[in-house]
Amino acid sequence: MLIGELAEKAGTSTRTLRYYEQHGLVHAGRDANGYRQYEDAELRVVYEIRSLLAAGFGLEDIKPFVACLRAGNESGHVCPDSVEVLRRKLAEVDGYIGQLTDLRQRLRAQLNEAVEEPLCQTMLSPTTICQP
Amino acid sequence: MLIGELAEKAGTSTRTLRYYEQHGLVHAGRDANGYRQYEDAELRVVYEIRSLLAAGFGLEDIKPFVACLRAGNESGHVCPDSVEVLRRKLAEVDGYIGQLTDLRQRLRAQLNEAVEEPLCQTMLSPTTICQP
DNA sequence: CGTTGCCTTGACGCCGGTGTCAATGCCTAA
DNA sequence: TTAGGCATTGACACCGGCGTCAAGGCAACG
Repeated sequence: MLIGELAEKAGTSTRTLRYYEQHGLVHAGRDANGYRQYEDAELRVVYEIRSLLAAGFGLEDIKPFVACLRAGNESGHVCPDSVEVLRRKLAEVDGYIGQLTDLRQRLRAQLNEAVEEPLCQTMLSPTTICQP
Repeated sequence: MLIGELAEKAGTSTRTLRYYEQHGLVHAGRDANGYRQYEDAELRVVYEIRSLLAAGFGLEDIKPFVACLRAGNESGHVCPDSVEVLRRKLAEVDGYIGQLTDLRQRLRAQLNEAVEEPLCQTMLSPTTICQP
């Protein structure tokens, strides 16, 4: 399978596939003319990468998942290294959620503050609740 | 007040202050020698910018807040334009929280999946719960 | 032989806020 | 006068995943 074909099957670009290879994620042999030649199994690998990228993982984090697939597992997240990454990411995501939740609180507080006081006078909001 | 002094008072760098000015956020007059001369009030403006940046706003979003301060309000978020930005950001943050929460669910699901099946065999996790 | 279409490598652009370096100018104290 | 400290503008670097263009090689068909 040539790069263009794999790109189309995987729903991505040749640029992207070369980029993944450059970072050691996707493997390719070479034809006599220098063209990349891909095993069918690489399609699965590319799917895994795309899926994890979409979930917010970085290429570096994805490596263990790919290695896990190559080791013959039917899914990439069943190996210890992958699990470790999943744990880290989970913690990270929890952290983000916490921060965003705090931020949300502050935003709502500021909105309340802004809506209660000056908008009662300027009547700029149709949903003003306070009584002058 | 010269730029170095303001930078120190605001806890940031001269580079940063020039950048803010370049984007119309901070105002400065000029001395005869071309040095920037800052009003005392700009310190408050810089505080506002830093605070909002830290909260995840972009410089563009921050402009209404600064304008609100310059209009004489004691806080930058009481003006309609600021409120609008706050609303947008709140919705945006809610979206992020939702996405992250979904992602969190998927991560936990994958962790469970990985912990239940293969780690029962390899005994790599001290917290294995399943019975072979 | 020319065109078309695939492939190759290499390199710049983007986004956003800032660090950092360069080359140069002004001011002040010794 | 000179050194040193502050100022000026301009420009590159970073991060990460990829778009996109350039300049060229190879294959197949007319």
